[in-house]
Amino acid sequence: MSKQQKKLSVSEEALKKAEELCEVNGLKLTKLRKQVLKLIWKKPGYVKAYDLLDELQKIDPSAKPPTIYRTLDFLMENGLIHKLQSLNAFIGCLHPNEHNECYFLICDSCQKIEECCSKKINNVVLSTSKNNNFIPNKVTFEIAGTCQSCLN
Amino acid sequence: MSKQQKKLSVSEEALKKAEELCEVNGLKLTKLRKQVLKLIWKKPGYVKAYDLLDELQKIDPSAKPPTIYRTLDFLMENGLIHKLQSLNAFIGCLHPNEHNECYFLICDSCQKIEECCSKKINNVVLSTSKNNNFIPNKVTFEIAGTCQSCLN
DNA sequence: AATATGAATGTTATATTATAACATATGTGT
DNA sequence: ACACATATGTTATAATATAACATTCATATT
Repeated sequence: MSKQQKKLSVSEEALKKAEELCEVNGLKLTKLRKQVLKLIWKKPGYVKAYDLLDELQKIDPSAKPPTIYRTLDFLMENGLIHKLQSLNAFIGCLHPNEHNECYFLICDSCQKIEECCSKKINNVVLSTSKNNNFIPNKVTFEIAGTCQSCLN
Repeated sequence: MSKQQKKLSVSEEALKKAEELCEVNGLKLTKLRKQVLKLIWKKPGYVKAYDLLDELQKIDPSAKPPTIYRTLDFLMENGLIHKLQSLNAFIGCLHPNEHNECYFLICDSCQKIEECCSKKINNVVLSTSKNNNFIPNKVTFEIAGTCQSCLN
């Protein structure tokens, strides 16, 4: 790595991955979709759909709820973001493509989100499903509580 | 058990347990709360807040959204029902008091819900939390997919 | 019985989250 | 240029949930 090459921020990294992934999979990461994805990464932690809409309207005053929700649908379908079901909120995915499901730790106190995906959790999902003769499709696993830094 | 003694249905069983639990814990299972709990158990599977409101209004025409939501809050706080976060829906708890959290299998095809609480899942919640220096408070674990009978 | 108290419920209004339905534009291949 | 599919624009409304304040009700005490 040359001295000139800047280290990319997490958000820049994520956007780059998103572009690559769409390129490879023939998905259209249009201007709108890229803008929304940028806005999602701009906020630390999670973001609510209508807050996102407010932000988007600063760039594109014609944006309306379906603008946002359709874009969020696209981003979710392609694993670039996730919905936090217990918060009705959205968050960028750190590693799109690596696995289908992501699991989250949600701090009630500082609102920070930690991904906690693990083989162990996957295995429990699979074994639980198997024990119940159930074919899993979509998993919601969110632990709300208090994070380390908020304990003090 | 005498020959006279009828076997209670799942729903009757649940209501009885709820009454006992409230009795023991000094909670007021008022007429309204009991009515709503009955309505929740009346429907197979899960129920949506506004459907519940429609039903309640047949009994009590003055019922309004806060009537339902406050009652749902009471029932949730005391573990008599659970909210399915991925569906914005509610379901009676089969075993109030036995443990705090319940985990669910949700069939996308027939809308039936199966509780899938297990020690194994509890352990994963605990170990995941521990690994992340996180104090868990409330767990949402819902697997959507296809149940056995819908596979055919 | 009168009174005080807190909890529960009633009531009005509105906030928040999300989608249906149809119109228009845009990109791509023929 | 044309057809087609996909994406976006637009209007309206559905679905979910809560804030804020008024009233009622149970019960505990005087």
